[in-house]
Amino acid sequence: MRLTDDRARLDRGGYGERVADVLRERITEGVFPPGTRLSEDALREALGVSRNTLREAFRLLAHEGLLTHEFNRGVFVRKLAADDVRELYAFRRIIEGAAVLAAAGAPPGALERVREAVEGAESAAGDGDQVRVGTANMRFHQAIADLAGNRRLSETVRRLLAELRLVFLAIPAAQNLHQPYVRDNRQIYRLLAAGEPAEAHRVLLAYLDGAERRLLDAFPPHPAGTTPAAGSGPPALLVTPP
Amino acid sequence: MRLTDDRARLDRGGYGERVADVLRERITEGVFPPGTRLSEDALREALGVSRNTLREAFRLLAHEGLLTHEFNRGVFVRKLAADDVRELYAFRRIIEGAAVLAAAGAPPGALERVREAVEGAESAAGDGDQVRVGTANMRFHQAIADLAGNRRLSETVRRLLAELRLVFLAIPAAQNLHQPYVRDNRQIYRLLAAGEPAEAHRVLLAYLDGAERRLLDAFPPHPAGTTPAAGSGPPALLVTPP
DNA sequence: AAGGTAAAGATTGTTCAACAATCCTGCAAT
DNA sequence: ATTGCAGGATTGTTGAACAATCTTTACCTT
Repeated sequence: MRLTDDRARLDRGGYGERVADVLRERITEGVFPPGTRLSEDALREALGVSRNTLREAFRLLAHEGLLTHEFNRGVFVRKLAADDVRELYAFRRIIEGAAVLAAAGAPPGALERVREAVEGAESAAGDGDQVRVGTANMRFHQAIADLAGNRRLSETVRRLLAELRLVFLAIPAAQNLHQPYVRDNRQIYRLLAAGEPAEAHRVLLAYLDGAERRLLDAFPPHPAGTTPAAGSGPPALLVTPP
Repeated sequence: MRLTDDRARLDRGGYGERVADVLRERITEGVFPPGTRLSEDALREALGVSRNTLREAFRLLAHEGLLTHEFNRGVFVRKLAADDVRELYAFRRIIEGAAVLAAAGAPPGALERVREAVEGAESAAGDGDQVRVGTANMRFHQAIADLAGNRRLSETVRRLLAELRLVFLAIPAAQNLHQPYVRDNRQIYRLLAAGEPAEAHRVLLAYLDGAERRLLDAFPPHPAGTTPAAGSGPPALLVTPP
């Protein structure tokens, strides 16, 4: 077995990261919707950890892009704008596309994990479980990225997908968005297994284009009164239209 | 003026990140060679900050990949292996290559920053200042990445280049490695300015291939037993005699 | 003398408490 | 309606304390 993986999982030190894991899960579950402020005191008591440990977890998640840290104001669940969606998909096209083209030299077992993700999505779709379809879809794309056999590339995609979950959370009824793509996933896998990475690349890019477009169409309208994320959008400081 | 940028600069919070900035600079300067253990107590006294704040900085740098955190043992300046070099360059080929191909839609001023980096490298080479050549070369590649107009892509490259500095630190007389590439930089810029991104892409990939090969050739042999660079540098800087 | 073992010391992991700095809220005054 | 100003609430940072773990030293056994 690959002991290095297990060791990496064990090594990663104590409470701080574990607290970050819990918070990450809760955020991607939608318990803390984008824009929510995460109170130190409330979370400290709820999780039963010290303030220092909690702040360590905050820093980690802020560095991952799931939280924004505003000085003397606290941390907030990040709120992404339409522009972020475009950026995320542009980056995904580059990275996932390259990973697919490099599938010929993929590490052993990597392609099987793609297949497993496809089958998981199909099974979930058969059960009508949209949430599971979504997570399986995420796993599919992570597996696609892993085909490159490049840890840094995989880690980057992991972060991009985590951010993308924030987008889904901001869109009501975003679960249905994953459903139509199960067939695309299957086709991409089939082409990869058949040794036709160029074709798989074409289908993947078409998939990403379509997914981005639908996501942008379903994007919530302008958040007039609220703060549109720190530093991303135009300031729109104090102007509150009646 | 673009107030959002200034605000982002002001926002970035207090001591923790500033301490991380200082440490990052010292590490990339070579004050702390790869493999060095960074003692909490010594650094706390040297920097005049609290242990908690220092640990926050450690976490940030560990997340950036400059430090490795071993539980109950402390943090160490990361030591990269030949495999990391291959991975870094494979990733750079993907990302920087895509950025060059997307140069047609680059944000205003981005191409000029490429030119500035080229001129900076040429000027430094004329003065025979190898260190400045190295930093200008880094700035060149960051500017290349910025052509894509994608903040996440730029941030990823920033991290890759920071890791790459660790490699240079581990190689004695690595400064000379940058020198031959000043001409390549100029040529890439010229092709970009002439509106021939495909040609620029070709030259960039050839550059990355050559740089990787030379770096691997100059790579130190197997670190068989212990850390060989532990006693070479001056790690005793922390002990401030009264 | 070689090797293992246990106590001692040093370093990190985590928590707690305190105070300073800053932000938010409500109310009074213009 | 806007400004100014207390008051309270929250975050920023520090310092100390104790537990957990690693490292070293000294000792004992063979």
